[in-house]
Amino acid sequence: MALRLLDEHGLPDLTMRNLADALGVQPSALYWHFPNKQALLAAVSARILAPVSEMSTSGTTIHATSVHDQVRDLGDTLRECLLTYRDGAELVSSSLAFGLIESPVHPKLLEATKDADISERLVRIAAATLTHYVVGYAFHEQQRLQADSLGLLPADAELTPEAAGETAAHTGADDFDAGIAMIADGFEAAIRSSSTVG
Amino acid sequence: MALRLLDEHGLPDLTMRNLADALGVQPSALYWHFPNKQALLAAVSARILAPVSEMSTSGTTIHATSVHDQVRDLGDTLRECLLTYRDGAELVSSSLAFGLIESPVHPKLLEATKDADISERLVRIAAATLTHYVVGYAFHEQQRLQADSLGLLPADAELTPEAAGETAAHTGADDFDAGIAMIADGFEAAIRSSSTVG
DNA sequence: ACCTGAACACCGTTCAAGT
DNA sequence: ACCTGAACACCGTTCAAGT
Repeated sequence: MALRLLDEHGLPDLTMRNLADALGVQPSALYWHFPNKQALLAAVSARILAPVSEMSTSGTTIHATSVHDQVRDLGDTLRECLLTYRDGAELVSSSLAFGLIESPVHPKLLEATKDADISERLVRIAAATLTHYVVGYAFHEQQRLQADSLGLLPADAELTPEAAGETAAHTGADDFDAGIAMIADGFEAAIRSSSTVG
Repeated sequence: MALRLLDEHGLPDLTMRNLADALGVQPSALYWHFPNKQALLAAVSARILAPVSEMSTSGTTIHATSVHDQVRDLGDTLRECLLTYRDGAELVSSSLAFGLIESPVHPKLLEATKDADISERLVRIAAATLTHYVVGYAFHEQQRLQADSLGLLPADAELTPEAAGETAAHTGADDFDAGIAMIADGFEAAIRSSSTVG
């Protein structure tokens, strides 16, 4: 029900009182099921991220996909999850930051790279970099999308007034992919230099 | 005054009412100076990020530092700013996401790379990647630091119970640097492949 | 085990009115 | 130009009491 309220009315309207109303119950009733609002929001965040946790880990298949592709798949799926529900990126961002949930990217990247000889530390760092990038990007992106859909012009567009030809629609998903590719390349470079040294 | 309240009592206590009290004024008085609370918080965020905007751009000096070092300097300085004030990372994260301020990393990285022959698109993507990574990392980090200082054990530590020897203090600033290095390497790889093609 | 009723201690924001 | 006073419409959370 919280997930439904979130998507229909947004995070600011996802209050304990509104949720209780939608469930036909008193607000205090929610506190038998959750210790506080943050815990409830963390549970909602986990649901939003479930598709990432349930991704098929292609690490053990016959034709092993490249590390680059694994990283890209993880990043794309994570971004999709965050954009599926209104304010999803904002909600997950804060749940992650407050340590109320773990990023599913880390265990997934461990699985996907367990055949290769890569230090766990490197995987942990790549997972953190990827998670922070995707969540931050999607948060910002979702905000712009929602501002657009309300007819407001995004504040970002006004800052380069002379670049009128490239304002709209081009600064979108391509940039996201390029950022993912940069992280994947950096990961591979780190793998190379560590296996060279070790 | 808002900056002082933030650092002394944290973001949840930085309310219009508390700020008005600290200024010896009625809450409604603040609405003559700022249209709403978000605008006020955006102004505070800009102050927190000021040291990044005021960094000396070493791009025009005689001995040009490497792109790798430029990225590292920017990332380190940004992280320092965010950790300087209590809840600084959280505040800046939301101001950035809502488009109420711009990341100072983008213009700085443009300055620093303007002598080299690097496409503006690549610089924009590297700046976005770096910003999202550093802000997300610092947000999470600051939360853990503050939980620690309150005597609470961070939730993250309990998830790998067998890894008792590596729990504390090692998963810290080194990992941050390694993430920055990964982004810098990915940036350089992208520069190489674009100048090869172009 | 699960929920109600009522209260406590707050919020951001508006707006007529003052000086 | 800058602020007060008072109100409006909300919040999250607690806790005795019910069934």
